[in-house]
Amino acid sequence: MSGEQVQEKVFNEKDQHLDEETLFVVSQTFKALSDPTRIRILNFLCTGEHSVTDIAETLNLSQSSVSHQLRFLKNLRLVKFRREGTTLYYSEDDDHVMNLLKQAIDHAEHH
Amino acid sequence: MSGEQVQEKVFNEKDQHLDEETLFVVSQTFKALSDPTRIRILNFLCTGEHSVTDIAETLNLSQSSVSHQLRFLKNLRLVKFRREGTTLYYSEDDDHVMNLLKQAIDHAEHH
DNA sequence: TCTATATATGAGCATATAATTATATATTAA
DNA sequence: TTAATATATAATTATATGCTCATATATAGA
Repeated sequence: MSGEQVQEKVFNEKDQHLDEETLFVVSQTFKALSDPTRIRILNFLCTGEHSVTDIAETLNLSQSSVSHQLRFLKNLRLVKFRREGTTLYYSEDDDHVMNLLKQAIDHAEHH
Repeated sequence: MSGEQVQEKVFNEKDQHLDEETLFVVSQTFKALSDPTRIRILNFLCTGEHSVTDIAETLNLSQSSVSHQLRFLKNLRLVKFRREGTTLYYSEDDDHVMNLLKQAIDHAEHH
């Protein structure tokens, strides 16, 4: 009986059970999008690549705070950067996640 | 000069600037989806309505923990419930957010 | 009314998170 | 090599978060 239930769950796995890795990836992804500062940074990067200083000044944030959040986003491969001299230009690096963000913003703005 | 910049931002608002309320709503929405327990609960509710006890047993969580998280989700109107005797049956109440969750799960599962 | 069952809630605790401050690193130019 | 600029990082602090334990509330039945 209990054996059957377990078996049944295995068969239903596709559309119901979440394995640990999926759970981790999904929660991390949404965690990245759950902080107002990171949302503002990602939303700003929608307009193209920007340096750390540019991001900090435009969004009225400290350089350190922006750098910390960019590291967070870079670890999740949501942003990437290229160097030009001492300046690092950051830009989006995950279309899927940016799409989720845009959907949520759109939905929030149109109630 | 500084006046022009401000003005320019007002005109670009549609596709770039996020007002505080939008920022708050978006971050709250993603915060709801950023916790593994809440993800599991919402994902389970994809299969239909379930009582608190059912959710707790199926997902191997304490009754209290489930109840707390359901209150969180109910405050954001992501779930609703109906009563039948002493039993409360919870179910999804926000198609848009459930859709965001499904997209993220789908994407994570298919790498 | 008393009891049992189902759920909600409050308090406390441990951990996570985000900002700040100070400092370190890296690149370029003089 | 020194100075200037841009960025990264470490340590600290304050707050947020999620769980557990204990208890409260609500409904139904005896």
